[in-house]
Amino acid sequence: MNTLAADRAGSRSRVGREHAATIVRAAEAVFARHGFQGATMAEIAERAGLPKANLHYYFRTKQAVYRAVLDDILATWLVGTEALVPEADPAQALSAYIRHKMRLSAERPDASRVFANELIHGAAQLREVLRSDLRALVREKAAVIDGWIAAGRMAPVDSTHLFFTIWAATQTYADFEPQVCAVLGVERLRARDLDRATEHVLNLVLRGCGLVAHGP
Amino acid sequence: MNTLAADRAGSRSRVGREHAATIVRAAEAVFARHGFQGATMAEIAERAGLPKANLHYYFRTKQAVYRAVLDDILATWLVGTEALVPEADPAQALSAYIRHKMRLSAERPDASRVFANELIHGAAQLREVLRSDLRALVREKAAVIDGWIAAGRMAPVDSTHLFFTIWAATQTYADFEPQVCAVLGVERLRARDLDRATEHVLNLVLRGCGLVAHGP
DNA sequence: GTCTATATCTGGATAGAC
DNA sequence: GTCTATCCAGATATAGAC
Repeated sequence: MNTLAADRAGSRSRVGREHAATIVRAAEAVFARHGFQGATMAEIAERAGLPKANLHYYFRTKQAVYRAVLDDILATWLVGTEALVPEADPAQALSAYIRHKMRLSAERPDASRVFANELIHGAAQLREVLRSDLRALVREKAAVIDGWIAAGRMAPVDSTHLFFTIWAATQTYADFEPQVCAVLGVERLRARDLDRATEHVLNLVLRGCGLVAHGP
Repeated sequence: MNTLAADRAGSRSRVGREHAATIVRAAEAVFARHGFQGATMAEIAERAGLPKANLHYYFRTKQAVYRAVLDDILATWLVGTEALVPEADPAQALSAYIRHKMRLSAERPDASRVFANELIHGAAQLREVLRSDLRALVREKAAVIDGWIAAGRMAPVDSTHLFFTIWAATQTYADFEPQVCAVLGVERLRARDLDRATEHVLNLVLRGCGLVAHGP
């Protein structure tokens, strides 16, 4: 994990690693709520149940905490495409991937928000890893989809842009939750709302890829 | 417009209104780049070509500048659904709406980013207007789509969630541009990239709604 | 209406006792 | 390793001359 967060957090005793992990979890919530500049070390410390100066023992700067949070999120974000292999059934593979992404939005909305926030403001910290790791991943998996299209197993769609659409359609339920809630007229998204959202995205994307019964 | 920004900016001489507008334009760019807390009055002033104290003459606080920016964006965001009327052709109407949204992402990316940033961090300023105006708008237009579905003119999709997907799929090219660029391997999105994006979103959504030739 | 100079405050970071 | 007290930079906001 620690390509970015090369702080004290790495080489540490058991309790030390636990404290560092506690700080990162607390920081994720605070960065999600307020952004990088809006987040304060005091609030992170309070949420972590540690005195403020203690944070500066584990992470020298606020930047270092932020990088550790992004690092932790990236490790989660760059997995989940295992189903997308040439020999798989396109409908099943894409369904599995979409469900996986929706589950992430449901279970780690703060992670999604921190990631989104970083992208919106220029991705200064992530630019390089996106250009290397994410680009390589998408190229590989887009090739799989192109293979399915060439074999006539699904409709012709732009395989690379399909990833952008799937990411956007699923993460919108985490990133822009207040908008979704406002339109749906609910206080917060519940499991049933997210189930309905999952069914919708699956239906639209699979049909969009020519992978479900034709309509109307 | 000015339900939120009831500052000096409203009741003003010609040059006064022009200065206020200049400040709002500059502020949009700065808030888009740095978020609310990260934006500084000094940078907004510099970009507007005005001394810092002048900003405080037109807008008493940074909050007031921010609200004026959001206000301006909302006026743009809540229009564009005119094509979605019962008597229209579903494919043409949805195409027009998607193209409109893609054009906004291309032409006002900073507006999209400020809006997205506000949503990500809880929509404290926008909550009420989303619950009233946006909700009403979507209810009305979702009913139009439901009518088309009931008439067998398009495939059964969740009309409300369809809006979430269209917003997400189009705005991702503004909000998350660094991610798109990284994956595509380009420095920044050009007209041809956005044309391709538009074709992709149109193709996927229209096919997803059962509105284009069946495939594969 | 415009702008310089400045008051005031917040918050990241550290010194140094324990 | 932990924590209190404190330093100091940076940013909002204002006072007051022009």
